Amino acid sequence: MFDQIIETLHQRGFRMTPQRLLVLQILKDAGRHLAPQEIFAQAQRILPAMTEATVYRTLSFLSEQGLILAAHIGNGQLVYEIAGHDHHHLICRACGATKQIDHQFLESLYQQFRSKTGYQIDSLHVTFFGLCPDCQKN
Amino acid sequence: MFDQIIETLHQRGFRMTPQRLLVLQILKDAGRHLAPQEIFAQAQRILPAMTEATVYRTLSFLSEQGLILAAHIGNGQLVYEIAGHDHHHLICRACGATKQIDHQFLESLYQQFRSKTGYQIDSLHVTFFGLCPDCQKN
DNA sequence: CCTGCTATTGTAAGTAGTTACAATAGCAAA
DNA sequence: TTTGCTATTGTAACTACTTACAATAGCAGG
Ligand SMILES: [Mn+2]
Ligand SMILES: [Mn+2]
Ligand SMILES: [Zn+2]
Ligand SMILES: [Zn+2]
Repeated sequence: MFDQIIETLHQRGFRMTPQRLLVLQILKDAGRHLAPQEIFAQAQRILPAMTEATVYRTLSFLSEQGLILAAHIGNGQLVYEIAGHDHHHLICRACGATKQIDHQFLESLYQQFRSKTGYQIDSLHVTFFGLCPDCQKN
Repeated sequence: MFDQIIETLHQRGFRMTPQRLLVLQILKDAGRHLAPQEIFAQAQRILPAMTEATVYRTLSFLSEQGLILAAHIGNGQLVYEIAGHDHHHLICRACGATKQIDHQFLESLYQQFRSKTGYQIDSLHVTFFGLCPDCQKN
């Protein structure tokens, strides 16, 4: 199932563990943004010995490795989801409604950054805030 | 000094307090991103009774009112700065070097969001991550 | 100036997230 | 299979941030 991911980790000098596999599985099954506490709750049912510290460390690690994506969605907490489908989010400050934006929309912007500053930007999960059409009326 | 800001708060039904004024003053004098703990340390020297809770609440409040800007700069914590000069940040994942980008660069993107989704985006302090020119070589 | 309403604060307890360290367990190589 | 190295985990203590509630203090109106 995650053979390719395991291979990648080994090449980079890291190890696959039941804890990491479980977090990946939970995020894959969920197919949506999950908060660390939700992930911890689900994980504990399957690996009762797994601790919160490990969940947080695992999420940071998988995120650094580009295997999962983190997002700040306004309430102050981070949420995570499995990587693979490159997109960004528009969130309404007033009602919280969210919209996905394909990464394609940002590519020419990133290219501008590149030619203007030399920076090669690779943020694949940016959150933008504003007002949705409904909330603009009120 | 902050007469215009006080006026704005009153119009919106809020009050100016010594604590809010002090946080604004600290951020204005600093002229750079400050973490809540740095602000708290400075504030306490001038208003010893002021607590951490008030610092956090004040930062959230001023940020909601658009008087200061918050930014996630990668270490996981938020930092704040006085509002006024609309910009975004490019940060190198490898060495932490940062570059400012004028908001102008994002305006046509926000206009695209508008016509594509109806969302009126107003994020004025977005952080993008990637590799700086030096780190791309290594 | 006073007065009264209520937004804001300090307090104190709670939740979320991080870290140092010693024990454990992947996995590469023999 | 066995072994040894060291990446990773659990533990427990710590730091960062949030919240409910009662006391305080801006400020609008008289
Ligand atoms: Mn997403
Ligand atoms: Mn900034
Ligand atoms: Zn809305
Ligand atoms: Zn760099």
